[in-house]
Amino acid sequence: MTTRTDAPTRREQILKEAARLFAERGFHGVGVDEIGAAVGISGPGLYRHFPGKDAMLAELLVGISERLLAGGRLRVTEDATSGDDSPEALLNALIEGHIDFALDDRPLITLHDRELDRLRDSDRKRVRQLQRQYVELWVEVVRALYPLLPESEARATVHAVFGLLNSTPHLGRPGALPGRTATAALLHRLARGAFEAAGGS
Amino acid sequence: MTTRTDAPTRREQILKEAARLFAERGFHGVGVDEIGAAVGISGPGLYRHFPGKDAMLAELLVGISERLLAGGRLRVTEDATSGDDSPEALLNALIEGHIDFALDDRPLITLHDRELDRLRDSDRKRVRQLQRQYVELWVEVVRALYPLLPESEARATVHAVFGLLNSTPHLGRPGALPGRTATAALLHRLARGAFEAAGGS
DNA sequence: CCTTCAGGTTAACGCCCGCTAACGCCACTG
DNA sequence: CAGTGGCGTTAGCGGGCGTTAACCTGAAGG
Repeated sequence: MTTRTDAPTRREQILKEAARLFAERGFHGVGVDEIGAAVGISGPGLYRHFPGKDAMLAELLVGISERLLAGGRLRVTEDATSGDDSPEALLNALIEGHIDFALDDRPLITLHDRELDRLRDSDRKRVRQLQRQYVELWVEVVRALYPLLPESEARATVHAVFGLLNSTPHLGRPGALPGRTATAALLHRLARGAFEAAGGS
Repeated sequence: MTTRTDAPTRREQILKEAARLFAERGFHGVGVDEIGAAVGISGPGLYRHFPGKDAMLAELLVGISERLLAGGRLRVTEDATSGDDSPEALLNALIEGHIDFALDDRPLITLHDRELDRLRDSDRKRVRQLQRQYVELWVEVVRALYPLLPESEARATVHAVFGLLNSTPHLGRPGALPGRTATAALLHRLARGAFEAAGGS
């Protein structure tokens, strides 16, 4: 876990604010002037950091997908080298990692499957490929845990559980749930319950 | 169950194609000329049927929310007047109805929580109110079935299950699953599993 | 038959918005 | 103390798009 303490660079500020705005009002719904204003500079100043508005979206989406996949792979290797390398422990780790991501980066979760088609072909292909690998990683773990579950059903179940875990943006902001840890625990239980229902045929 | 056999009116054609296009490329991503072309007329001809592009989106979103809520209420009354009026049967009916909707109207499902903020304030308030009532309807049934489940957790669970059921647009088009009935059955099992995990504390 | 009107058409306007051009200001660096 | 390059600024262009205007047509109705 490499934590950063230094101040965020201007590029990172821009990406963060752009992610928030894109998630709130859609890619086409926010103008470059708004993004600039959100970081204290004005419109065209953004072009010192990015070749265009599309490039910001591309970097965001590719970045999300890469981080998700990298996180998943990390947990797989961690599990393999740990004392208890059961599929169940691994699935729990995957769920937990995905929940952390969903709770920490809600705007990115929203963007992830909402604005994919605004990308250039090459970028879109890359994102789709990363997403597919991430799904396959889950599918393998699920099938290891529930060997009787057909692959097609396992894949559909994984997609459905992603929909479940990614529902966090819809949980009303204020005090819908006690706290973050309680929300995370609930989501974890729900996801496990869904997998159980799929696999315990 | 009132089934229609007569030909769809022009307004309905427009709404259907607009829903598809909005879902594919986002509200701002499709032009009026495209919508017109999709129904065989050209751009401004749409203004004989709708006061503006926004009005199409508004009618779509309000229509979805109303149909969802009406369907849910119908099943509640059906359950109350049936011989077996158990909460469990009712929850199954709600799930089944929602799945039917999700499988039959994927574009609308996609729009439902994606383009809400493009609406005029009054329309958005109306949609939000309908959504809230629909959620509350589910929450009551869930709490009847799992009395120990706190209300806040029940509500969050309902939202999460909606995310699960609404994941159908992400299940790759061709032959990801055998057929519609198999998909519906799987989603049903997953949803029940999630509720079980939430309520069986 | 003339009228009317629903439902189209094309032309064009006006705005919004992404992007470029041209320029200004420091903070370094030799 | 030049010079240079990173990082902004404002002005303005150009294209896309929602919308309106003006006109057309064919079918219904008295």
